[in-house]
Amino acid sequence: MQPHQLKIYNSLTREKEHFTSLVPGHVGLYVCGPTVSGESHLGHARPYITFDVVLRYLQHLGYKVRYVRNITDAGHFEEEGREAEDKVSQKALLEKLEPMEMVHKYTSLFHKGMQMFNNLEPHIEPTATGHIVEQINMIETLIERGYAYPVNGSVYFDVAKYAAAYPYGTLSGRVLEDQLETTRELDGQDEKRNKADFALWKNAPPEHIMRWKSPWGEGFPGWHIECSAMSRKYLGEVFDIHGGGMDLQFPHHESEIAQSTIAHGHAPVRYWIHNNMITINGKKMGKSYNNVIKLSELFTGNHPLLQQAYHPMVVRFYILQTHYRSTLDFSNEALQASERALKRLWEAYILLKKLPAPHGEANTAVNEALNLQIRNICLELTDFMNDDFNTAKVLANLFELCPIINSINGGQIDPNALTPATYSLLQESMPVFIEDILGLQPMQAANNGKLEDVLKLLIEIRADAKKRKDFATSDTIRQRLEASGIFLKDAKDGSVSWSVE
RNA sequence: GGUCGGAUGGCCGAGUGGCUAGGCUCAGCUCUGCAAAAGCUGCUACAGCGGUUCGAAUCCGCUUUCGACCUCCA
Repeated sequence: MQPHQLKIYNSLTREKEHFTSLVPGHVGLYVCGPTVSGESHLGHARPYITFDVVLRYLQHLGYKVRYVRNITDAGHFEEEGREAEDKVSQKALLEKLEPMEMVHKYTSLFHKGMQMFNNLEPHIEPTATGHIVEQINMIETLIERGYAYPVNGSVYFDVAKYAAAYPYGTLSGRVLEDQLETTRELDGQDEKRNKADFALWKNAPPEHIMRWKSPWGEGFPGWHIECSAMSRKYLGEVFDIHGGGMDLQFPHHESEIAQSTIAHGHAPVRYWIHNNMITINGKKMGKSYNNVIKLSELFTGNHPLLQQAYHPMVVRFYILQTHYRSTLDFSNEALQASERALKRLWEAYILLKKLPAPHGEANTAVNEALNLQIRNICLELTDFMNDDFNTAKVLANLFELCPIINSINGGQIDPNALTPATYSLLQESMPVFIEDILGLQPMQAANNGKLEDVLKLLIEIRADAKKRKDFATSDTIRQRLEASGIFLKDAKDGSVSWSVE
């Protein structure tokens, strides 16, 4: 555990606060996971990449983190796009829609997506269906304490009573009176004492497939209780960080606070972190807007809005180039710019690893200003991460290192202009920030040795041709390889490097 | 309607009361058989109108405008 100056913007206080963990050296991190009734889309990529970097940075600081991210696999949901046909025939629904099958399918797809983004796995990934007992227990406690009431086999949380005794709406800036005036027609509205009350348990109608026995009859848990029950179980009554999308602030997170406060006697979370939305044409990407681009579509380019396929690392980079609390607008131009930028960063990074070390003897080649500049750029990386995970600034600084690295490689800067200390700092900083903290990976898979052998042969043949000034042959080799996505680059010293698209 | 948050150069996007990120694009140059890559140079913006200040894109007010949440939503 190294001393640090990490500041986190806490949605609860709306201020950047210096981060300290409840238990020294340990951090409890809970992030709202996906509802697996449909395929994950680009919008989902944002929180999981954001909090992956949070996790990575906390670990980098030396914390032992327990990262819990749930899978919402219970509740009243139907498979995307199925609703229409299911309505036609209830029988079709029973035959086609086995809940576990659907949940399994989309959970697997989600995991695959997370893996492609190089997100670290959560330490615990609890499912709602696996914690029915815990949820029922918690609801019973809430009833015992007089803050929840059963009606017709459902149970609701009494928000008005809660608000009378505890601060309600702090997280989302909500005023209870406003909530009470809601005119919207909601399911079960007539059962509630107040419109602001929310369901803890819902009675299952006969046709509802997902159902569990409870003290109130057969039903299923409401949509806020799982996070409270599961975070309590794995992180304790009070834990350090709870994360999720901004759209969850209300009512989901506000309800979590209310439930847990009654059940445990105190607020559950010390730091709330919320990421902003990904927009498309200025509008939030979401099911209700019908403007989602699924991850599989993004990776294959198979979507009317996509001009091409985008590599998962390009998407990751694109997301990290913006601060997590800003909206991020999708466009092909932006993704394509990210693709080129990432490629440039990565090529410089590869070069860095091969960069000759300065010999370190006292010499006149040392460039003091350059050394100072590199030191500053590298040391600032930590400052930027400490400033509420400002990955945008981290990337900006990493890009400032690129021309320096390329210039040393290209001979414009003498390798001995760097002191050994600066050289080491550079060699240590870039991998730590690029790979360990930002979690970026090479876009091309590791080449197997056979391709390398073949290319070596072609490059030799081409070198011979060039020596004979047989440019027709040398250009043909280069062009044919290019057509296959292999690019040859002639360096000044006659060496040839290559890259695969 | 209520609450909250934005409006930055050709595009995407950081950001602090004064020293004006970064990426992409574009133009020129260097290198080069050519190409690609790379390097160098150039392109100086902060919605509008007031105000505070020696000084504001950054603070305050108003206007215009976009969005998020208030309903499942990352």
